[in-house]
Amino acid sequence: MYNFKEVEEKWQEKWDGDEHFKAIDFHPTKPKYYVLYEFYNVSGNLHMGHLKGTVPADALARMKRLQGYNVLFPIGGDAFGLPAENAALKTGINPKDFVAKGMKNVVNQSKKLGLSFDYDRTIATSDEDYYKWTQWIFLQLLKNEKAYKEKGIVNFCPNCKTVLSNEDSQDGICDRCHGKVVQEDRWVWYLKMKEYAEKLLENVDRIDMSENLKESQRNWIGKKEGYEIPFEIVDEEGNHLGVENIFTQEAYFLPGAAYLSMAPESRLIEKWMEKVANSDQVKEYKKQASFRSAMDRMTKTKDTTSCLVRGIYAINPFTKKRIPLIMTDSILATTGTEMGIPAYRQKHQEMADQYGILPQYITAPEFEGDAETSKKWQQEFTKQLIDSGLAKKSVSYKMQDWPFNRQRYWGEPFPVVFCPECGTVPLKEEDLPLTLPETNDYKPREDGSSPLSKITDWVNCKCPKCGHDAKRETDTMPNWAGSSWYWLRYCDPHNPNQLADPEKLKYWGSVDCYTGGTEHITRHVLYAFFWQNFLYEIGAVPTRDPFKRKMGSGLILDTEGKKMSKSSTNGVSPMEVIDKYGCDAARLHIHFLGGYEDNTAWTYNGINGITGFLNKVWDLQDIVQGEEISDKHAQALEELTKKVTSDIEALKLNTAIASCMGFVNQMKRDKYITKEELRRFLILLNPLAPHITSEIYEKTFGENILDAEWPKEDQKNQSVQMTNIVICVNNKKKFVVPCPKGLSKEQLLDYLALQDDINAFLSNLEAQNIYHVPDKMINIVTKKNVYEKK
RNA sequence: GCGGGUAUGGCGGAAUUGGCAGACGCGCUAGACUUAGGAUCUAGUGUCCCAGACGUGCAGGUUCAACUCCUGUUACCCGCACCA
Repeated sequence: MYNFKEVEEKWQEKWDGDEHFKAIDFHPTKPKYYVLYEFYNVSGNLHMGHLKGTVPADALARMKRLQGYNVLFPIGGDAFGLPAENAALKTGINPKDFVAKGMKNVVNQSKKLGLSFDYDRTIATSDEDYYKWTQWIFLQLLKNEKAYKEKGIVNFCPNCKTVLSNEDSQDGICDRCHGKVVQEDRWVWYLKMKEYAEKLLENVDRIDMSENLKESQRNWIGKKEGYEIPFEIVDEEGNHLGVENIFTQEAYFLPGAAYLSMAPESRLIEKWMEKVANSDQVKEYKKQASFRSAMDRMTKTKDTTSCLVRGIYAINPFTKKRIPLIMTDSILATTGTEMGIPAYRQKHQEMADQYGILPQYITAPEFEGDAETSKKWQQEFTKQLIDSGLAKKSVSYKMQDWPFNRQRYWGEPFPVVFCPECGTVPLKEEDLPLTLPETNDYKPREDGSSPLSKITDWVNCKCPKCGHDAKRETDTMPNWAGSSWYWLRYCDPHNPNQLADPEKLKYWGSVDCYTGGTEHITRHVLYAFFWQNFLYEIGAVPTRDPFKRKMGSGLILDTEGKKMSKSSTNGVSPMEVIDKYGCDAARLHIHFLGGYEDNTAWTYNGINGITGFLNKVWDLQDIVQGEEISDKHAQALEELTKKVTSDIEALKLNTAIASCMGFVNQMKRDKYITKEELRRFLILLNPLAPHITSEIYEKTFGENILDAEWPKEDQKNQSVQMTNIVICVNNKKKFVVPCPKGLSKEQLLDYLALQDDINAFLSNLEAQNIYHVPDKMINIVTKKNVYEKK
């Protein structure tokens, strides 16, 4: 009987610090392979999702090593940011200590999952010698004008001391504490991500990833092709105030534009507020609208509100008529200004009626014509508008620039000071890292400013440019910052002089397979594309693509079909499963439940099938007979090799496990397995169930399985290969006959003619047509006109 | 609303990409060994009017051949609706 506790402990101890798992920079002979699993969140224990997400990556890394690759398979922790800080606040432990402890914990748990990471390269985003380079990247962004600071209005809850989204502050009430929300002016650091929209779309096209994930990313970027039309803005007296560009996909409606509608957040109105006749009303409207969630504004269109802005107007560039401006919460801040065409849009008409705005009709007979004529006119008229300079082709993106600061303690400090003489001044690169000062008072402040602003020793500094008294930026970077480049650092994790040695970056190249959850597919992965593009353009990294392939791990659901997480009460811990059934069993069971990208409901049901299988594998030792591969098993072994190799490559562990089960069943039926058969089988199963296979291998062959070589398909070994040919008549199966492989249609028919019973059957048929699929089937069509159509 | 994905036995899920539908496992049924069985072994297990026919959400189509391709349709899941 297999004692998993003893065996697994033995091997995990052996693997701790094992050289086999270490990636070697510039290996002289082996080709490289880079498998990446996403950062651990360092705020708790590993959960079932990690068991599902990491094991296939581990299996891939283990197989690649056996195949003779120099594998880089690292792990690290996303240690900065809210999750760690909140957990620290809750437990009262300093975030730094909390993170140090947390990292140790998740690393230990990883080892209990049998994960073969190169632990020497483990990094955490809150390590000083790591975030030094996060800060360095920010300096490059600033230097290359990809970072800027701008004022914006946010919802702020004085009680919770946090900035709230509209979602969390419906009707001006904080979602968490039900206190009143206030509107605050804030400086926001933005990164010019929008500028990279096209490049990100190219990254999306190039990466090997499932279509629905690609669509998620494309939706997020939200590219729309249309036209931009500038409208002049004037005051009551007709003085020119500026120009408002509207975006539309139907430029030909321009003559019908009877008003412009804009989001309550409109910057235009904000800018010209002193010209607005009803500014009190407008300001109040803006405030009310800001408390409605975007979801609410989009879906509950019946509740749409609006406010006519008096005192400033737009000029329709085609009709030259003065038209009013309307704020409405049916338009979202990111949508931009739209033209209202009440003559042709029901919703617009309702809006116009409210304010007594007359519809403007388009006076072109073709426009009213049949669909084809109308469409032709639309195209021609749009062209005219472009030719006359009234409209121009334009592209709009939903994705906005990336707001890059948080009023929190636990994050990367910005390497920037504010000097009354020189303005915003970046620190010198040689002065990095700008370390996060230690404090016990890291709770968010009453007024929502960063806790760092209280540490006056740290805040007050000298301007690096002129030496004048200056102040540091007291906001910190978001937790997405550190995770936007970490795969690069793994290539050279301890380099004190560069974010990574360019030669090492070149050697390891793009990540061959990036695994992890799909919840980060829009944000994290797009940030990753953004930063790598930027770093590539400034020559800091040799490739534009961070990842060649991305596999999104499905979720583990609980019995009610909800996402299983550490917070859910019925969440089962992987450690609990390992304790009861063993690590190999836990690894196999969870992946036998479903494919890598599928959501799977956790259940213990069926785990006895897995432990039964492992016991059968163990018992193979009792039926070893003979040395070389036997003729009887040659083909099964050959097929298993092919199947397992391609399945692990594709991260389809469920079918790899199934075929291993099938193979073991056959060995049991035949009551023997030869030494060489067992050797190959153990190597094939090793990436999936590393402990038991290591033990049997050592016991039987006296060697470490990690030194073994992955079996290759070996045609020479087989004298004759047989295959089952299905014989159909009119597409109905009649016989299944074992035949040699590789026969042509004629050879096959000759071969069948040698078999009396089949020959007797076939010779009675009047074949009209014979279809042959090599090595698979033959279909004899006898009847005429069976499928004849009328 | 827009876009993407999925739909196969009692259950989880296979199907080499157009070629034996239901691999593998659970569960279930019967039997063996047992004081016992939540252990092990053996056999069976898509449905039905069972020498046959029908079966991959539903309705059509293409093909010698369709889970697979095309058209339409329904249900569910995911993304977008500034938590960036």
